[in-house]
Amino acid sequence: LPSAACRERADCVCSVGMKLTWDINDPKLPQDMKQSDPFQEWTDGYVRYIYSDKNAQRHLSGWAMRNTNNHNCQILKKSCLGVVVCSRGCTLPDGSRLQLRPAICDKARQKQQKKLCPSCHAALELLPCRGHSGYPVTNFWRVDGKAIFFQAKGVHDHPRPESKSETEARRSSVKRRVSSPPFTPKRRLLEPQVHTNKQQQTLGPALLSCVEPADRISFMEPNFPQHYPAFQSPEAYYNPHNELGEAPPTLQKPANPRLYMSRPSYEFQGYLTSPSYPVTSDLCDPRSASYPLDQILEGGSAPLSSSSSFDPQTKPLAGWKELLKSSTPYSDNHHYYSAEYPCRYPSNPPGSPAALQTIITTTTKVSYQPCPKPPAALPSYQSCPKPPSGLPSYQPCAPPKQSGLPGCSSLLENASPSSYSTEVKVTDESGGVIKSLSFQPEPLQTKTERADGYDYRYAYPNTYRYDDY
DNA sequence: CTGTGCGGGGAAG
DNA sequence: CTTCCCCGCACAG
Repeated sequence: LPSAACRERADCVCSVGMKLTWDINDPKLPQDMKQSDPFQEWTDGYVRYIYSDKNAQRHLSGWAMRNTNNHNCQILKKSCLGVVVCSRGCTLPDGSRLQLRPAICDKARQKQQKKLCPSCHAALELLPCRGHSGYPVTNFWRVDGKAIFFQAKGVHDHPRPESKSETEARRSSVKRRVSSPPFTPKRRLLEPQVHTNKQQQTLGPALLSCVEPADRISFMEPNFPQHYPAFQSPEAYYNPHNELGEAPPTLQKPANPRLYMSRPSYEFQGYLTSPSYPVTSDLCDPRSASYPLDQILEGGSAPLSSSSSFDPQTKPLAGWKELLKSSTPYSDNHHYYSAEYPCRYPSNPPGSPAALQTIITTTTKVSYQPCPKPPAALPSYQSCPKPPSGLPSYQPCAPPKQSGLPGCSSLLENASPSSYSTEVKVTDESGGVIKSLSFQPEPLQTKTERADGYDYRYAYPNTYRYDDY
């Protein structure tokens, strides 16, 4: 079974998924999950979860993730599209910034990019994600039994786009308003796009990357944004588990300048588009401007109140707003591409230990069994073709697995329990975790590598503090 | 129309 | 060989 690599991952302490040592590519994944992680809409960093949630079945994510063919029918791979922003980085009327969700469909995205900023009419710009060694952050989904294994690789180096639910909400609310167009519909949005040069990437000294899984802190925020509607329970967004298991790395291959630049004065406010975030560490967390867009985009001008799909709590805090305004986030163009964007997520909360963590993570190496097209040397039940049924299932493909694990209630044992570190006390949903999050038990840990040569050492300086504001 | 997933296939290492 | 990406397809909402 999973061996060396597995053991090396044993020290993960956090989510249910993390406490078990597995990699999405393992021939056999932990079975008989007694518990699963609450669904994470905004995963970030090198994390793993085991879900049993509906949202997970749909492979949802707050980030705009598109399907990527990895020629592996067992593992669904998705890569991040980044975020669409105003090329001028203008400020919306409410002080937030435009952070649109890139359309997943290629065609739709192209269309989308031809539109202009609803606020300043500048061109829109797609900020690609390069959080994983210069490539987009990737998410992997694999269904095994009842459990849905999720693994993410890379740290988003861009602000969050609108969540899917926000986007949908906006769309529908726009539709509802079509009949009564308040004022100047911006049909000019359809004018040809002026291309901006997105290539300017400032290179600089490769420094630490204070990349931090956003979720790690996001669960602390009192007023989580208005993503709920589409989902069942808000709690699901409060990640009780530590995602540090596989820490966001300082990549060795400086493929992504944005990630490596040091930036003393990170103006996180620039990304904090939703003024509704009180003073929590989440300030560091780029957010999407939801209701503002609702009003601005698509020619809408409905009063905030009409925006039924949004959470009332989202009203801006006056003072906070001012703060944001006063901070001239992007002075110019393309800030996203410059050195200012390295440490998007400010880091560990004060007191955070993880001063320096060297952790190994696997890359997107999905050298799992490619789906044998023809019924290769596999038993009959191993046909790759997915079941006609709705939800995706990567089941029976490569490794002959116990095909009839009905309730997935039997196998942790089969899977050589010894190889899994079970020691982690899984902090419970709400409270306890916070602590385990902010204070990673292992201040300095060094994992050793995987034999595959894909190990990356990641420095984890907790240099960044955001108490300056 | 858009999101989603599949799978072919090319480019690059 | 692997991993990345693009593309078109089919299907669903």
